[in-house]
Amino acid sequence: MSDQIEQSVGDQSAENSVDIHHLEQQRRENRDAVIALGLLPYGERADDLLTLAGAHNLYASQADEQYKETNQAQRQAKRDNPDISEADLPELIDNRARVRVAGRVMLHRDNGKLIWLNLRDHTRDTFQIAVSKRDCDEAGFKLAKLLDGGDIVIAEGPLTKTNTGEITCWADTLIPASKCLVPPPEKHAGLQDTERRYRQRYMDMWSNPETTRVLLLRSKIMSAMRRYLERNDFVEVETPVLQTQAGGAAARPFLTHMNALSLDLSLRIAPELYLKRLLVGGIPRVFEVSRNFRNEGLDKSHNPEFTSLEVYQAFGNYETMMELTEGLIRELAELAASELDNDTSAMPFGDLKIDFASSFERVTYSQLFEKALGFSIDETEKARAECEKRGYKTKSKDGTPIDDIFIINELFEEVAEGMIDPAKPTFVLDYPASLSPLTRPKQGTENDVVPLADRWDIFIGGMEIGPAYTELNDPDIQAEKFLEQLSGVDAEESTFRTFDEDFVNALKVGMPPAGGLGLGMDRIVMLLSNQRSIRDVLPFPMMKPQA
RNA sequence: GGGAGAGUAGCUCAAUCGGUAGAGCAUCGGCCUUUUAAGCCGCAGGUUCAGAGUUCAAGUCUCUGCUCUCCUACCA
Repeated sequence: MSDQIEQSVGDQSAENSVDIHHLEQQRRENRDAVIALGLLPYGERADDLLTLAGAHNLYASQADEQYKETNQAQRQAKRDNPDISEADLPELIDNRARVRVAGRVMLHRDNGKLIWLNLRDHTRDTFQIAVSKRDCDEAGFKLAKLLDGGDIVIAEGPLTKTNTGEITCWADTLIPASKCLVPPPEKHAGLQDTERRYRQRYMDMWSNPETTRVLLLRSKIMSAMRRYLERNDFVEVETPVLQTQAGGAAARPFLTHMNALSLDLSLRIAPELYLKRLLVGGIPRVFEVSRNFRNEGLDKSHNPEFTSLEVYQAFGNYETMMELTEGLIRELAELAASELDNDTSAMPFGDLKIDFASSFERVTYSQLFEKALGFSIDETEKARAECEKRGYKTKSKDGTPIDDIFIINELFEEVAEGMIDPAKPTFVLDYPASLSPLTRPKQGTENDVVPLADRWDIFIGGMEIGPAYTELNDPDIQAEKFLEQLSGVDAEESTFRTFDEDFVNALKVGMPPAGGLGLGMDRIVMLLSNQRSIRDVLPFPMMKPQA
C-alpha cells in the first residue's frame, strides 16, 4: 500500500516538473539561488515596519541636504588631500530618517552596480528603493539581482532624494519576504482580463491597486456605519443563518441539510423575523450586518450572497427610520468623499453627480404614480388598460387576471420609478399595504381602493437601496397577512413564502411599536466608491466554476 | 431564459479578401552606480478556448461545447 502511494506521488511530481512553465521554472531557480545566499525566501516575522506611505511622509529635506553637503565636503577634503587623517575630515552629519518597509516588487531596473526597485503596498502604488553595490550589504545586493516582479521584500535604509527628485529608500539591507512564482501581469496595463480579475482577486488586487482601494473603502464604510449606530445606542446582534423557514422576505432560498437532526434547512434570505423577536425580548435598539442568500439571478446589482444592514428601534416608526437613514448615508458619504477627495454635494457615480449633502427628496408612492401615469392609483381599470397598452403582463400563467395591486405596482416599477432623479437620494413613501405584509397598515386608508402601509423605499443612483417600515406588531393582523401571502400563489411560489407561527407567537407576547430598516450595503458601497457593478465591491464575487 | 460580443506567447494587444501567426512588456544571455514603462546588443517563446466540419489551404468560414462581458428577462 505505502509502496503504491510513493509510486503515485513520484509519478505526479515527475509529471508536474514537465508541466511547469519555463517562466515559473526560472523563478524557482531564482528562489533556489536566494536560498544559496543563506536567505529565507519566504521570510519571517518583521516588527516596526512602516507602510510605504508612512515612510514616504518621513522624508525631511533639511536632513537630506545636510547629509549631502557634509558628505560632499568630506569627499572634497579627501580629493584635496588623499592622506588626510579621519580626525581632520570635516564632520559627516547624517540625520536622515531611516525606514524599514515591505512591499511587492512592481518594477525592477538593474543598472549593473545599482538596482532600482519600485515597491507597492496597500498605502502607495509605488515607492522607490535603491540597492547599490557600495551601500547595501552583500547578500541584499545579490538578492536584488535575483528578484522577480511580484516578489515581496523588506528594505531598510535612509530616506533620500534622487537627482530627479524622487524620495527613495537608499537600502543598506534587503531581505526576502515572499517569492512570487507566477509570472505577473503586464507592468503597465495591469491585469485586464475580467474573468481572471474576479477568479484570482489576489492577483488583481496588487496588479490594479484601485481594486484594493475599493475594498479598503468598503471596510471603512462598514466601520463608520457601526460607529454611527453605536453612537445612537443600537447594539449589534447575530441571528441564525440556518433557518427552518426562510422568512422576512419573498425570495427563493438556498437549501441545505443538517445531518445530526435530519433537518432540511434554508440559508437566510433576511434576518428580519429574528431581529423583531429580540425587540419582543426587550432589547430596544438592535442591528445586524446580515449576509443574506437568495437563489436567484446574477447581474450588475445582484450577487447570490449579499450584505444588508437591518435596524430595529422600539418606539420608533418609519419616520424615525427616515431620519436615521438620511443621517447614516450622509455620514458615510462624507467619509467616502474625504477618502476619495470628492464633494458630498456631487459624488461621482458613472455619469451622475449624486448630491448627498442636500436634504433627501420625499415623495409618496401615489404622487409619483400620478405624476408618471397621469391618473391615480385608485383608478385600477385605467391601470389595467395602461398595462395592456404597454404590453406588460396582466394575467398569470394559468390565465387568471393578476390582482389589481400587482398591476399598479408593475406600472409603478416600470414607469414611475424612472421619474425619480437618480442624482438625488429619494424616499418614496406609503406603499400599498398588500405589498408589505410585515408593515403596519396606514391609519385611515383601510377602506381606500388601495390601502397603504407605513413603508418607504429609498432610491439612489437609479438603484433601490432599501425599505423601512413602521413594524406591524398586531399578531392577529400579522397572521392574516401571512395567510394572504400564501393564498393565490402557485405551488412553486408558495415554497418560498412562509407562515412563521413562532413569530406570530412572539407578537402575541407583545412587541413594542417600532421602526425597522433594511439597507443594501453592497449598493451603498457601489454608490460611494463609484463602482457600477456589485462584483467590484465584493472581494470574491460568485463565479461559475471553470470546466 | 433570450440576444449580441469576446477567448491568439506569461501579460497587454495586432493579424486586410481564407494564403508563412506578429509587436510591446516580461523572461533568458551580454553591458551599465541616479533610473522613472531606464537604456543598448542578442536569443528564445504558439495545441490561436475545446472538438468536429467545409477547403488545395482555417486564428479567420460553418456547427457543437466551455468560460467571460454587455444588453434583456426574472427577482418584495
